[in-house]
Amino acid sequence: VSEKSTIYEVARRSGVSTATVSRVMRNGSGFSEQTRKDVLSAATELGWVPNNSARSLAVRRTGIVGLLFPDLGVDEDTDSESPLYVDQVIRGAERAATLAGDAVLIAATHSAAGTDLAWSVAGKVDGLVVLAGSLGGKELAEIARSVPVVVLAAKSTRPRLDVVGADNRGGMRELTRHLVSHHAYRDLAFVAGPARSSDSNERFAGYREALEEAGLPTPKTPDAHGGFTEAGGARAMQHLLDRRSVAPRAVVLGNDEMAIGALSVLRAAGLRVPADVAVTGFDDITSARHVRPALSTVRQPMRESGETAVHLLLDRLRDPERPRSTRVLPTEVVLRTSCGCRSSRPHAIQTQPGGST
Amino acid sequence: VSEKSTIYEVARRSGVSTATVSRVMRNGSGFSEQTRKDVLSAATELGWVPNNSARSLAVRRTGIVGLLFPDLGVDEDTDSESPLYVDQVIRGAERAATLAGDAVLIAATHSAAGTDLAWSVAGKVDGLVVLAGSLGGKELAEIARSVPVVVLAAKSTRPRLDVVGADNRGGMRELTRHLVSHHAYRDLAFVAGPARSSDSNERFAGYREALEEAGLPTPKTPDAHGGFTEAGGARAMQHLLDRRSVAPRAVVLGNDEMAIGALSVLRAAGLRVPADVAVTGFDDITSARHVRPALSTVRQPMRESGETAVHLLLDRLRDPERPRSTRVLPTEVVLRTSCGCRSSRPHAIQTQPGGST
DNA sequence: TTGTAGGCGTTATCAT
DNA sequence: ATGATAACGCCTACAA
Repeated sequence: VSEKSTIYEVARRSGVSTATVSRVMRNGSGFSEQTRKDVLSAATELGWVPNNSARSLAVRRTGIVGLLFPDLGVDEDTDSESPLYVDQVIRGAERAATLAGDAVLIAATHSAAGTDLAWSVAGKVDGLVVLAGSLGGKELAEIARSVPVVVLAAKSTRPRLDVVGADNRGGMRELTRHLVSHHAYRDLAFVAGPARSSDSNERFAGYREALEEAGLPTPKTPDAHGGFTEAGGARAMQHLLDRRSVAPRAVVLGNDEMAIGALSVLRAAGLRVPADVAVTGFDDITSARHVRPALSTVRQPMRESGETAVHLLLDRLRDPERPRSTRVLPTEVVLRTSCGCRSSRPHAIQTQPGGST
Repeated sequence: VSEKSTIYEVARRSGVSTATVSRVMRNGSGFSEQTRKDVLSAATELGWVPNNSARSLAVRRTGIVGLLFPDLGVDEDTDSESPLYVDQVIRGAERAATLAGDAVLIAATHSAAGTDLAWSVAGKVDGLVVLAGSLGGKELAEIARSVPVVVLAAKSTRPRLDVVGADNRGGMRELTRHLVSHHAYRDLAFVAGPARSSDSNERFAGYREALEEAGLPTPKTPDAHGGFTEAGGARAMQHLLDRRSVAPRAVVLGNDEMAIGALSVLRAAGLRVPADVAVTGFDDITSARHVRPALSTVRQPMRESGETAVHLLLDRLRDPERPRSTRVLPTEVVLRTSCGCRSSRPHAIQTQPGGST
């Protein structure tokens, strides 16, 4: 564990100036092939790693983008992990950043201390991708004042920010349409996620649109809330069952994890899916294919969301004057068996996002 | 989008020196309450975020730990995501780092350009957690020369490094023991992951130990390889079926994802699980509970692995002279129905890791 | 092609 | 309790 070496040592060792070393390292031009070799070998001999802090300070750019996401925490009931959704977004972000030569810094805003964390991270990066739910509205606005921010999966936020989201409303509308027109279900129920989640609200809106279209009564509020977790979905389903003498013909859950929770409650209650009650989810997480019956759901381009967010951020970094943009990614209905369809061969309906820019 | 402000502006605005501003920001002492308020308000008014690059340069420490993991890439066949294993490790690392006031930088070594990436990341962080498989042996050694590294999930690497792993061998030994002694299966087959994966090799070793113990013939090599992916598992299973006139009574897969792939091949082949052939996995990913029949497997503390790795790294950073340590986390057999057990109530056998330090 | 030297924003030492 | 002022390691005009 020798002392960390610096550009000075490398310069001395290779018999050139630090300027030349720097040039060589940055793949620039303006040096002979011989010099290049000398520098490189001196560098490896010393095990020299350019100090990014110093470099960042000089070029005013860290080469790091931050990703802030909410930590839904370990669900105590099932010790299940928090939504896989986030993991995919992370992977997408990582991919896009790495391809662009940047790195990504991740931080989960565990409930409380979110704000401090956010500021701390803000100082370490060139810009931030913030997942909906990781920060309150005002803190978001605050932080966006001092560092470029693109918001992910949050509808109608501060209009001054770049935002990317998926067509939650359209996807849920299509899915519900399928339920009411293809299967002719008339007695449906909707289980929402967190009350303040814009994703959840958008999905509910799409659900209502489809019902209205079909001339069915449109509820003002969701029939239950399940917080987007498996345990929460189970609770909500149980609640529905307890409250009504007869179970709804179809229950539309705000995401897959809740739907999976609902499935087990229904099984425990002796109800068959989809024969007695149809069930649907949203997201198309891995388990959606594995669970029985396989879940009909709406696929959301989680990975692409992460990628797109990072792209937007890098664009903004490149050109701060660029007009704010909003990107809505299409979603896709995936029909499996839990909705009542026979074929296990998934049938897909692409969603056409409304507006964008 | 005003110009980024610096500590100088804050100092001027609050009528103190930069030294005092710095003191206040670091929660140090040595300033009056009034000064403190002045500084803080000046800072918020300006929307000042301390520049971490400058700070890092001064204190010689970035407050960032890097996490390098292999990108198994999007599997073309199924477009399935790479092992969820990594995601959990990431979450664990994030958690531990954040709790310690650090942040974590992630980077996936997409096949080729792994080395460059590694060096680039090395310059941005105080230390590195490297998942097995993300770097070749020599590059690892190389990089460990210039920055503290703790290796995750790789057995018997350079003895000079801190390493954390799970008791793969013990877990698989227990599981196999259950198969041969409780269920009395005698005709087993083993499907390995990547040939050079030490995790995979350890698991195979545990499998062999149990067979030997039971006086059964012990194969020199795995019966098939499936690369740890669902599609690979399916291929391997198919291979097994094609090669033998009669299917093995039990097939032990190196991880859950391959086991899930095997399950569908068996179903397609008209074989019942576990009645005709028993199947087991390893890891206990989320889908293991959801798939039918529910998968008997070995739970690996993925999240804790990530946490432990970060702890080890931070310890090392704190005290570079500290002796190298190796931590082996216990694994746990989870019995569900795919092995032939009746109860869907999981029965657990804790593993007692061999040595540690 | 190569070298010189000032500057990037903070911290920390030493005075006061 | 507070203020000058050297580092910290690298980049980049500007010169040569």
